[in-house]
Amino acid sequence: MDEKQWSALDARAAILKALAHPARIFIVEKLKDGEQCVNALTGMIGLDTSTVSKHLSVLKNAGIVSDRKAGTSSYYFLRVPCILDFFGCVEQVIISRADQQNRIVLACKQR
Amino acid sequence: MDEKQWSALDARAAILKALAHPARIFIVEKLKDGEQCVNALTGMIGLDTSTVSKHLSVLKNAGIVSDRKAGTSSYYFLRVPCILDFFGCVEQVIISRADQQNRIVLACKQR
DNA sequence: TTACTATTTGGCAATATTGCCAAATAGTAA
DNA sequence: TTACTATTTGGCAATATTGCCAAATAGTAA
Repeated sequence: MDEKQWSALDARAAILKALAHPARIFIVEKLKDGEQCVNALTGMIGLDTSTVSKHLSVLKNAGIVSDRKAGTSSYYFLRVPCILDFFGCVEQVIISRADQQNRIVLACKQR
Repeated sequence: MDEKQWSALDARAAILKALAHPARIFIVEKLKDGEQCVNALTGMIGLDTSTVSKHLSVLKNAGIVSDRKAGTSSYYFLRVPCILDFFGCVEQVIISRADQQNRIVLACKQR
């Protein structure tokens, strides 16, 4: 695989990496219903404000969210809402894995 | 946020994390066209066989792929093909980010 | 058994991520 | 100016990820 192919894959991986954290998934799902400021998100998540701010900057650098300053607050909003479509498929993975587990358990019991 | 909500988010994050690596994205896209054995994938990717094997086990533990043994080979295949839908949206993020960059450059030039 | 191929696992060093505290920055209002 | 609120940034320790080499495992065939 050549350099060019790797950097295209790196660019995609960077975006998925930005999403691959529980707090950031929470934020993205919360922004589905509209913009939120850092303080409001911090209250919901229960991590330090600075930690939430850093998570938001990870999402921003990835291009998933943008922010709008108003007074002393920053309001973050989803830039590319199709990101929300991911979670349905993620649930499918979880369900399909649970099904497999159940089949294994059943096979054991039937012996 | 309570424990239960966190573990639901952790479960989702684990699946996105499994996808968030260039070599694993390559593998998932390659498996779109059908199962592949470790050796064939190693040849395409250019990493050590043991590294590719570990990447495959990450995808397998996440529930994204499964494997089928035949002789001394293991053939891996996609378990939940909706994962492939992610990449279209990931491209949208990349395009939307590029558009934003262009607008910034244009705004500078017009001064 | 031996020789061969394919894959997986153990271990480890290099690197990246996370979350906190403390401090810095910036806007508002008196 | 000072006091206040909201957010971001720097730094650091704890933890997780990655990729290699070497060794282990397992199937096939003589």
